Amino acid sequence: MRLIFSFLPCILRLNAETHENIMTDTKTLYAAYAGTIENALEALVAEGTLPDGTSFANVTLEPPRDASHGDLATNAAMVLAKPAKTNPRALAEALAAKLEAHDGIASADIAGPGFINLRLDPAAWLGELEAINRLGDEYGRSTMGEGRTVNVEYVSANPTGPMHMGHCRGAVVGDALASLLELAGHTVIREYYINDAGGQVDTLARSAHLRYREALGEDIGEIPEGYYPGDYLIPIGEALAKELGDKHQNEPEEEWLPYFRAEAVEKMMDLIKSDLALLGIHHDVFASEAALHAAGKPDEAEAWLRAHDLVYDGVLEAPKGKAPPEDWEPVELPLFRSTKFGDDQDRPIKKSNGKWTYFGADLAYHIQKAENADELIDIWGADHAGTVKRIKAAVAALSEGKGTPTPFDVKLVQMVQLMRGGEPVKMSKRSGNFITIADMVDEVGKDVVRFTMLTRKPEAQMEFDFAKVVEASKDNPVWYVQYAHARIQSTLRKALEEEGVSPSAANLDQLGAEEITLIQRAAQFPREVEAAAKAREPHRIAFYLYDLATDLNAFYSLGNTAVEKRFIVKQDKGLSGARLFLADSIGQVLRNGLRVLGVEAVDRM
RNA sequence: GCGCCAGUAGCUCAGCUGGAUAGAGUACCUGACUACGAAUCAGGCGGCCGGAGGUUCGAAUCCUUCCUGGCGCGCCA
Repeated sequence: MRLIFSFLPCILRLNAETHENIMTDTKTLYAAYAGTIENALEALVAEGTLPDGTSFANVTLEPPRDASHGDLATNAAMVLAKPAKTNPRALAEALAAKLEAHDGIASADIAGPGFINLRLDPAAWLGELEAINRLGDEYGRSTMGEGRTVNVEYVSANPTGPMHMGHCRGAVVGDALASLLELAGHTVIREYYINDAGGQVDTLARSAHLRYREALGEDIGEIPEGYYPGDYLIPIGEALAKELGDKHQNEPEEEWLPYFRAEAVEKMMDLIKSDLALLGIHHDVFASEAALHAAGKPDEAEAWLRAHDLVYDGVLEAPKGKAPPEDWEPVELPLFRSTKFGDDQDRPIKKSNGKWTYFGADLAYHIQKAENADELIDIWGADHAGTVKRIKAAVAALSEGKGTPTPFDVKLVQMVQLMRGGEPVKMSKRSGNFITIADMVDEVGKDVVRFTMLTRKPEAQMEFDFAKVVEASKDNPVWYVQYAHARIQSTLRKALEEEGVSPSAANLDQLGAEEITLIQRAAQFPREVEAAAKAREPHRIAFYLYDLATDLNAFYSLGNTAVEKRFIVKQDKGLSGARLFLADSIGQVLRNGLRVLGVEAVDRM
């Protein structure tokens, strides 16, 4: 069987006879009805209404745009009319007739160009409410990923200083994406690539040595040009002085450089890890570029590429457009044929001094990652957009050459403009004077930083205004979602303490249309998880949670003018128990969503 | 000159990978608290989805081409 519904590739094995088990099953409601539709379509195939082998890949099951249209809508008739050589409405009638015969389906109406709108028996939605309660933290988990291992590489900041604002968005997006893919049934490796082999780490080592001499009492004066000036190196120098005494103070550079480099990188990584921990981020693997070189991986890759005529020795043309640099000289270098894959220029994998370029090492690194993963995802800053084509080309060529090609996706995150009350915050990395992640978390808190970074799609630029993100209002999504959760918890506490009532599924049949509207939103969570995971867009979960919070608050407010619509109805413990069961379940979904984002669901605020 | 990303309500942004009458927040106007948390809720106003062609039952979404803004364009990382 090929598939099927694009958002639920692997849960659709139900057959019609098991329908009555749907509500007691672990399958969530959308998955169950997607299965029902698929069965109906297969029946049409068996009857000859649809040709054998018809693909259902474009068939969707969604909530209708307008609630008055019903509970669920499918486009099946429109998508399949062409292969069936009929018109959408005729096919819709055949399909609707089959669907209407099912127990849980109250009606199947044809609308517009051929949509089929389904209305479900209320019991179906109440069953979903019980599913949320029963599955708890697991509600929303999907088997979509089929256990495939995905390596998500994110942050990978150079180990030359603390994490600053520029790293923040990629860090949060990468981490949330990793969690999202886990929830969607993948095995995820969170990986960080340490660029500990280039010229920058030599600069770091020299800067650390300078601070070391300073710690030994030397007057180093102003930090000279070409050194990292930041204060964060002072404690590193002090630690090295304490550890080593003065034995490296007056040695020539080649004596101390390798050791200082290794020490400084290690200490910088400790710093970076503690910064990441402030954001709740922990990687599984820290891969060293130096170790990659030591293992000869780039040489292996080069040999393979040369053998397949994908690397040759050639001369690059001077850059076009802007005036070429004055010191431009044509030099013969080993070049990767990235033009064969749509790049505008072939790219050198080695420098004229014989060392590997970043790209030369990076392609070998990706092959290393592919050894332990079925799919690769990189999260990069948009300033590296120009290098996407070459690395994708190289990975495609190399991974295909070594067997099956490894799917590889590069997600670019755009810059964040820091603001304070509408004014841009100036920062200059050169002066060593920049806003660090530690500063940000200290000022507004981890949850605010994380959630805010996820309230725009990553490939669009965004502003982060220190004043706005801590506002306590509906305009601030972090606050609003947490408020909804706190409100639920407060209600549950109050019900128990003052009325002695707890959530109970005993009287769910007392819940009406307004409650079911809320359940319908909650029931979309598993679907949102799969759609977001498929698109690799964790921000969708943030927007979904905001919508769910809106619905919760709307329902809650009904009780302001109508006491009988409150969660706690004083004279009616049965109804109260059912409503609290609903409240508890909405809280559960909010928690599950927030967990993907790495944001805490607070009980009070 | 080339590449990538963006352009949707006055402003900040969604839009479920091609579906029904394009949605939220904000701002502005109107209404709702002897509170299960009003830091909230309900309603109103507001659109040539940057422009122009095309693809098809159907386009904000896909293709072509312009316009505007951001990022990038030796062997840096």
